[in-house]
Amino acid sequence: MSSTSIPLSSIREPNCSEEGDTKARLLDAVVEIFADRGFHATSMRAIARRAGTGVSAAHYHFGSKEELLRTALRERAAPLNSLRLQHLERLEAQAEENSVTVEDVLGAFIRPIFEWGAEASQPNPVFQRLAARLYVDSPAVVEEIRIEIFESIMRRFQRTLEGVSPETDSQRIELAFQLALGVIIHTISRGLVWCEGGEVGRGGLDPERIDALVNFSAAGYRAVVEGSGEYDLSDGRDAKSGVSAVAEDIP
Amino acid sequence: MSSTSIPLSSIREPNCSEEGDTKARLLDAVVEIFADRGFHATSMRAIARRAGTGVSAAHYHFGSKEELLRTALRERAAPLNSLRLQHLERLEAQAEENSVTVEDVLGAFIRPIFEWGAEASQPNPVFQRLAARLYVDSPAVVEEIRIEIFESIMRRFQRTLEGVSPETDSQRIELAFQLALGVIIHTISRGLVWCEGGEVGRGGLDPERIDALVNFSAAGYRAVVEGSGEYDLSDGRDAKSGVSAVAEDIP
DNA sequence: CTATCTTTAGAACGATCGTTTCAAACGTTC
DNA sequence: GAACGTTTGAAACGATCGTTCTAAAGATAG
Repeated sequence: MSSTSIPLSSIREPNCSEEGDTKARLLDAVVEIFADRGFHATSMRAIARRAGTGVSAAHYHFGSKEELLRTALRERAAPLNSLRLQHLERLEAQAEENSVTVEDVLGAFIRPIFEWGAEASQPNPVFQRLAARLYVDSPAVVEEIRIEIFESIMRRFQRTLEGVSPETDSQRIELAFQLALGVIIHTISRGLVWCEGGEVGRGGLDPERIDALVNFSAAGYRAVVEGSGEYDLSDGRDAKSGVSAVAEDIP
Repeated sequence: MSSTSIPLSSIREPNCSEEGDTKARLLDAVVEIFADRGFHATSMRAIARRAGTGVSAAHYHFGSKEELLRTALRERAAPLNSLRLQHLERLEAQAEENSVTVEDVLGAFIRPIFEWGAEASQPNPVFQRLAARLYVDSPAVVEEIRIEIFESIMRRFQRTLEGVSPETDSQRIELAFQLALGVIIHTISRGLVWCEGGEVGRGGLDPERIDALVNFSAAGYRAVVEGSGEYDLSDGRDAKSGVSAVAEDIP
């Protein structure tokens, strides 16, 4: 019966709550340090030190630095995608198609970022800075992880946006969405929505600034997707040709 | 007359054109590699290899890796600030104050980025990626350099923007400007305006996409500065409360 | 208990980092 | 040519990187 019968509890299940203490602390540690400093500046020794263990434990459980980060981000970023899907599906369910606005869709993309991590054990803005790191950190492995984690949900939102503006070709929508993504990433990594005390990483969220972020993204998106000159021509000037004239005047 | 009289040409002037070959090649090399890989992933040996010299030459001329990067960026980024100032002053000269639009000012901030480096010896988008790196790379020295290079011109544009919207408090204008900056940085570092061939770093600029970038930034800026609900309410819904309803519905 | 497997700490390995040293090459001035 | 300061290449230094090795501690089963 040593190996023929089912070994019952001989193989320890890895999800056991009090067993994976070291593993969980390592995942916490790599997330925190990577969010702060990026991949290259995150050393295995610093991770182990923060987790209160040795470097060998990290390699024993995860095999390599890359795989440790990959595992941590796979696990930690999943809730954000779930939240975003929740928002989006609720949106599509409660309204017929052509009453969904760009603000709705981009809000469903943006607002979960700031709800994310509220149910977790982390202090606060670690998760948000983590998401931003995935976009601004350059090593190849980070790009791989970002694609694995965010590419699918991005395509999902892209499809919804195409439904909101069915007359616009998808390439233009993709550009506008990418530009909106830039606002979001910069907002997170510069801490523009945490304002109390002036410190970037601390203090509470400012709901007004989150609204400003959504409004900025949506208005910019509209300007690109629906064409320029549609939102404010009160000064009687065509915005686009106005700027171009300046640019082309430079010798 | 050895040291009392003026030593004429005994002290070699460092601006001599054919003398600073190694120095110039080192500056080129550090700019290229840093723009691609960031500070931590840019090694002195890689810089020296690309410059066709040894590491000791780099330390001889610049003292340290930090100072090499600082010198290179000081020299290479100055033309961008000049271009931006040119655009801005031309703008303020040719029009009385209240005919200058947000598109004009943001265009004067954005468009020089893509004219920048046209007169230099570099291939092409190195300079643009360089500017983006200064914002997304985390080491302390990079932030110092970014502040030294860009802080003054940012304040200059901030003041002009305050003149365009004199009724808006400066904190809101700063937020809107920062959000616009996020679009710009992301556009550069993702190569969203170089579209031919799909490759990020190569191919020509797409003027349409630069226009889209300016329009996006300006429309977003307006939405934050002038308040929401001013540019498109054709579907009869208040954008802000529309999204908030969704966000607050999530249990 | 013993036997076995899992997990951990500590030391060590090879590679690479920024930096330094040292001597040879170079250019300039007498 | 001799003397001198400037510049460069090659080698080496100490530190740190990711990773591996080894042996001990802990848990589990018979």
